[in-house]
Amino acid sequence: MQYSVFNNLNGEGLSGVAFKDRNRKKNAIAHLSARVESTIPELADLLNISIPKTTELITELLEEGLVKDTGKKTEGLGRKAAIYSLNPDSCYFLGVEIKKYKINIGLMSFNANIIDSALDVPFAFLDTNESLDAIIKEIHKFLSNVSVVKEKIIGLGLSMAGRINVKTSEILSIYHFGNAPVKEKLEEEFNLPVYLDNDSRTLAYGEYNFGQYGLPYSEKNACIVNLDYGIAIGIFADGAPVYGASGYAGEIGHIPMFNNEKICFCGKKGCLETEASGLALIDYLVKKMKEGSSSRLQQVFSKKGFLELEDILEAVKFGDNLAIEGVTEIAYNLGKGLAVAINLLNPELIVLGGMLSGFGELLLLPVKTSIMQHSLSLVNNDTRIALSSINQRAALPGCCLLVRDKILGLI
Amino acid sequence: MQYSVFNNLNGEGLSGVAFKDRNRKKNAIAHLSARVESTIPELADLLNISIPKTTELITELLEEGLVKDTGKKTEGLGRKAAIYSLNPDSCYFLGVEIKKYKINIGLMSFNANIIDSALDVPFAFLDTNESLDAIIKEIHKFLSNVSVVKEKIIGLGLSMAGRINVKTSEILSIYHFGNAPVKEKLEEEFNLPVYLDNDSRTLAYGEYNFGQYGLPYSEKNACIVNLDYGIAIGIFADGAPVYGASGYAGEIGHIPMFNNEKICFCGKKGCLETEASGLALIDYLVKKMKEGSSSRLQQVFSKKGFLELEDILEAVKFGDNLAIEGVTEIAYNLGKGLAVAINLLNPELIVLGGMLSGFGELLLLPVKTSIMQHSLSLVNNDTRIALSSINQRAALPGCCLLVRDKILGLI
DNA sequence: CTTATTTAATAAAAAAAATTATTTACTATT
DNA sequence: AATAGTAAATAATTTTTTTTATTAAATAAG
Repeated sequence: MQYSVFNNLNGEGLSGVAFKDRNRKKNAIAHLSARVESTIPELADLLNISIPKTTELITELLEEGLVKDTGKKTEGLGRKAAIYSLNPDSCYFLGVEIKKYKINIGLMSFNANIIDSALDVPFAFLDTNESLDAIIKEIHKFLSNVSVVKEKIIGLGLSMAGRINVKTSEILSIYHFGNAPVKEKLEEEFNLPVYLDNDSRTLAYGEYNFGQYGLPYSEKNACIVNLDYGIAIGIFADGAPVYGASGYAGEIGHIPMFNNEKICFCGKKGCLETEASGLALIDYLVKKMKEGSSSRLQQVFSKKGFLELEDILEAVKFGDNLAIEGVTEIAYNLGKGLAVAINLLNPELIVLGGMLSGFGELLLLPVKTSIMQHSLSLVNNDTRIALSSINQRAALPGCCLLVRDKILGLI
Repeated sequence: MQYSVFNNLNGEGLSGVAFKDRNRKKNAIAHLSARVESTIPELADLLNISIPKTTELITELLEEGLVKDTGKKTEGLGRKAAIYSLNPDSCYFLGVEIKKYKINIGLMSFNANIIDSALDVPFAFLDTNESLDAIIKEIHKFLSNVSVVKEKIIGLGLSMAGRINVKTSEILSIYHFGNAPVKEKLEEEFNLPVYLDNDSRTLAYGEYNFGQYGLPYSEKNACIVNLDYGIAIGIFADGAPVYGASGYAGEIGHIPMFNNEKICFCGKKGCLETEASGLALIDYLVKKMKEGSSSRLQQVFSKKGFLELEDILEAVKFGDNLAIEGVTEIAYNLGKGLAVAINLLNPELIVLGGMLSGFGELLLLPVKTSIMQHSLSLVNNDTRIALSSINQRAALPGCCLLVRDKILGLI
């Protein structure tokens, strides 16, 4: 890292004024990243320092190249203030989203724009060292095609399914690389600080920060649902992501909710995931078809021998009755699960994200109904239930932004 | 309020240096209240200001009377630093805990000690204005017996069961005073800022801050269970209490968990509370006795016509088999509910508090077993499950401390 | 029992930051 | 077009704060 603000993140050795200046610069950057752009009088106000001092700090950030003069204010009386923004080209953050059969790689500029990406790169996520090497190879390939100066990339984020201990950076789920210390290996390979996080949290962070036409939601207490083959949520309390002791918070998929005999992937039975997830939806449809229900999915199923969520999304588009019935069923159960989150967390906002949010209103309406049935109106009245419009595409920007915000010390 | 730090809590009108000084004093007090006592070099370090400036601030706080010189450091080489603490006698916080048949009133000193209290004052909590007047009368009575200068009392907290909107200070549960604006009435009556909060949160705040032999727990992510006739939890994320949108967070009692037909107080069925609470315990025992199970509780029941939790606590002390069976049953269900909290929040600590924690190990062990059965070992290994040693006695100090910390701006 | 060492507290000097005043830039009004 | 009014940026001044130096208070070691 070439920038003074990012050097020496905890300020070791710096004393007194130098330490304070570094912090004030970090705060200025934090404000700029949250409000996109700002003037010196505004920043002076926000940082509680005088205008000459703010001018000095901004001038230094300008000289370092982290901040950019982007014009003048237009409204209001009097002399127009100069507007400063983060310089998009000053540094970049790399994010890698690892999925079962593909990886997505993205590069985010300092002002939180994805400027380059490689999506749906075919890849086999296996528990082998070769699999990790394949990821490394793909990242190198991506980097060789990237136009920005490599030294400006100052962090790497990895998003993957399963439980990831954010304290120790251990990957503990069924997906891990034969106990290889992934973080260390990648840090050595790319000479960058590496941050691991859970796929649902990266999705949630992306949705929370870019879900409103690219802008953040204003609600400070929110749950973002990642509805995919499994189900998990990302929790925000007072605007900050909730990690819990080790980063396992949000595993709503494995709360004991149903009195069924279905054994979940986690080994327990009765998990929410067994009745309210993509897998549950597939199980439901297959069972119904075997019982004789007719559906356009029968063709697909007999051809492939299995169903994928994409098939069901497609079937619903064509108005397939059984598929619609299945989604309604799953949605109802999901609502029951979300009622739990509402009772426990009293959120202002729940966003339905992940692949299954592609079902749109078909998913949303029974979820809302079910929530009303399963939680107090007094409490659920507080909660706005919304559909994600960026679905699973939130994860990659979320992953990159998490890296940026961890480096900036915002979270 | 006579102290400059508390005057003008948001610093309106204060500009520049005065505003900063006020904030730095508040921070110094926050540090002192968290660490109990500190030296000037320590404070300078914590506040990131120079020693002469720290000396200046402390001198002013000393002159104002908020801080006290309490001796010298003993260990270490060199000249011994003077130790400063909050001056217990500088200001006080009044807390009132309203229960069904009694109220508890307490007065807390600046350094978080209850210095005076009136416990178990008989009182009928009805939905009438007379009921509110009775509370006011009792507070006046308490105050007239209190030895401290009345002007030094700078805040009043009210703790009561049910849902309390902390944003609007509305009391929305079945217990409210005929829509009387309780907060405004009390503020006028006592000329003090009044803070309302839910009984489970005050209990949790007390337990969290005084539960370890009077000291705070070190775990930053915790759930404190209030196990009484109903059940709720207080959630701490990153050391701070979680309120949610309106302060309704923690209502674990009403999560839909069971497939039973028991109608809960809230109107829904299948709530955790119908199978894991004091009421559920009583229902269970009464049902069993009606079915013919023998128990020493039969006497009490036929005499009074109903059971109270105190009776069951007593019966368990005498080794009553049915009571023990009932507690085990309830504990098992509670564990299932807590598994939900563990999955969602990944806490480092769960404390079983409230009246039923008086069952001790009899409660704790089946709860632990049940948690193991209903959550992933990977996640529940993170979680220490402990019994409260102060039970429901945590609520009054918690209520007072909440007032103090809200006034100090710590939460 | 000195003396060296360590740390705290205070004093003096230097630097940093906030105020205040001035200049610049722009708008609205006459 | 000139002028009054508003707000930003800069310059000058003053105040605040830090830094450095000095003194004070304590312990450990010779």
